[in-house]
Amino acid sequence: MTPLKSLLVFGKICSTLLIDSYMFVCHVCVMKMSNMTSESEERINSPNDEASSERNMIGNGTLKKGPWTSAEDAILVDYVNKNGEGNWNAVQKHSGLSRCGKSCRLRWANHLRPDLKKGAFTPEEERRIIELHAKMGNKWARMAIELELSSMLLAKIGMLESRVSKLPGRTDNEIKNFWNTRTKRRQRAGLPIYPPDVCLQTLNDNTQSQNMGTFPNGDTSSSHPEILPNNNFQIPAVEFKNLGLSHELFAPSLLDNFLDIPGNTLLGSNFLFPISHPPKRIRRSDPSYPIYDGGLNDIFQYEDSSFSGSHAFLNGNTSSSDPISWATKMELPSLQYSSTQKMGSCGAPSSPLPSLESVDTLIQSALIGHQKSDNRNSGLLEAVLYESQTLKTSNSKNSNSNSNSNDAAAACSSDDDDWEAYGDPMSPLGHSAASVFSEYTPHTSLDEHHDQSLEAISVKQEAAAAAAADESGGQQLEREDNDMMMKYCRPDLLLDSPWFGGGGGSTSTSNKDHCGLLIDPLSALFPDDFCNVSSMPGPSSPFDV
DNA sequence: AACTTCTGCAACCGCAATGCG
DNA sequence: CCGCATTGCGGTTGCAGAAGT
Repeated sequence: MTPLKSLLVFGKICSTLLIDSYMFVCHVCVMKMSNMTSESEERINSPNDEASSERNMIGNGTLKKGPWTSAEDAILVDYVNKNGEGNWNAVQKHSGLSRCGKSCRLRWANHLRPDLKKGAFTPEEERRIIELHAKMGNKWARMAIELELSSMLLAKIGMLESRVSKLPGRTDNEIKNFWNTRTKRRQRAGLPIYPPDVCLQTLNDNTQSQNMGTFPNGDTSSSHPEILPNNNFQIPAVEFKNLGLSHELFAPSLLDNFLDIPGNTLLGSNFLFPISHPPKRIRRSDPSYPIYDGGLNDIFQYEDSSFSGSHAFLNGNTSSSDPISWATKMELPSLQYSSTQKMGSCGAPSSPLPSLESVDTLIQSALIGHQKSDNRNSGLLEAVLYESQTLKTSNSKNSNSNSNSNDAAAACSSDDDDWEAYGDPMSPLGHSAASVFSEYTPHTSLDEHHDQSLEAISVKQEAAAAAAADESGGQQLEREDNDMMMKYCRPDLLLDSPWFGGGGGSTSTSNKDHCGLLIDPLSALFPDDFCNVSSMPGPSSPFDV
């Protein structure tokens, strides 16, 4: 062992001992404090906390409110390490902590959990949050879960080694605070809450959904109004008239409040037409929504659970991700978009979201286009699932369809070369994505309005970018990275990447190994689909290159 | 330096869903 | 089925520090 290694090991041992000692001392201090026998030690740690602790005592004086002290934290951490999470009301009984169970749970979840990421949000995280909020509204807990799940999936399939960074451990409270702060800030600056590109994504998605007679979430049960962004990102009253709606549909005050918000640029279709009232919460016990507790494999252990052939944990089809639920509560509107990258490749301001969510949403549109109106959002898994199903029918499709699709995609793309390069007709996903374009790209009067909106929004975007210095960094970054991230936003490119056995059509065995990264858990989840896919002969199989 | 205002964050509260006897 | 306990979510509030005057 080299001296350097020895030093490192020694340092690690010392730090461990120090932490343990500190924990023990803190524990002792708080035990004393809780018995009201001595307060001196606690004052050393946090004099201000102790000064306010008495006035924060509630009830019979055994429960404390207000900021947590480091000693209390230590007790709680110690307790959870020994007993695990849950049964929070027992914490007070067994640890001597003068906090109610609710407070303990909150403190643990928001501050003491070891897998938390603290610090300022990165631009990428901000993008993800904006996108998620546009998608699902004020569903902070679900947003936090989606952030974490997507990062885990990326890790699993190896994309972490690419440009996509991990987004671990943000709490719902953190996301909520971030969003509220950001909203206030943008309101003050007179900026739209949602970036124009997100609006455009929603517009495009809704347009496509209309053409398909479906909502972005796949609902086909009711008609819905045209959702078009306004140039100045305000909701004009005329929209309500055009929609055949009256203000009486809404409580006037609520509507006024809603319209007062500068960033309320769009009315998601579901916002106006609530369809269902899904369960509000996701429980740990819900088999369709597993909670990650440390290992990625935990995601995939639900193969035996009740979400047959689905991956509800990713898309949250259980419920509240369905934007309708929040819409009925008149929360800030999400934009209900789902197909992000199509817009980006159609020359409109492209999506700034080089994330799994982007993959997600693009595939989702494909799913919709293929009558996958099962009210699910999409995820990477669904992307592959969808592709597998596409493959099953690929033989029945004529080659003309392929060429047309690719032509349409190429004509639509703002990056023709890239599209041509990745739109390999032999690439099933290239075919699929292109098919989506050709089959479902709207050719209605909406196009005209769409183009006008794009132009107007483009101007607005520039003005907003100039005015919003605080946002400019992120948006600029988004534009700069867009090309580079394109391949990670498009499933065809993604699946064509080495991680999915593509790599420009090379036929190395390592590609198969990479494929295994994804196929293994997926085949465990959906044995039928993946047996079929993997057993398909010839180059039409996405993983048999 | 003192005071006021602003901002962001941590924590609380109310409510609803779920678990369980 | 009912009622109680527990858990979790989303909205709101209060406080501490930063920024401005």
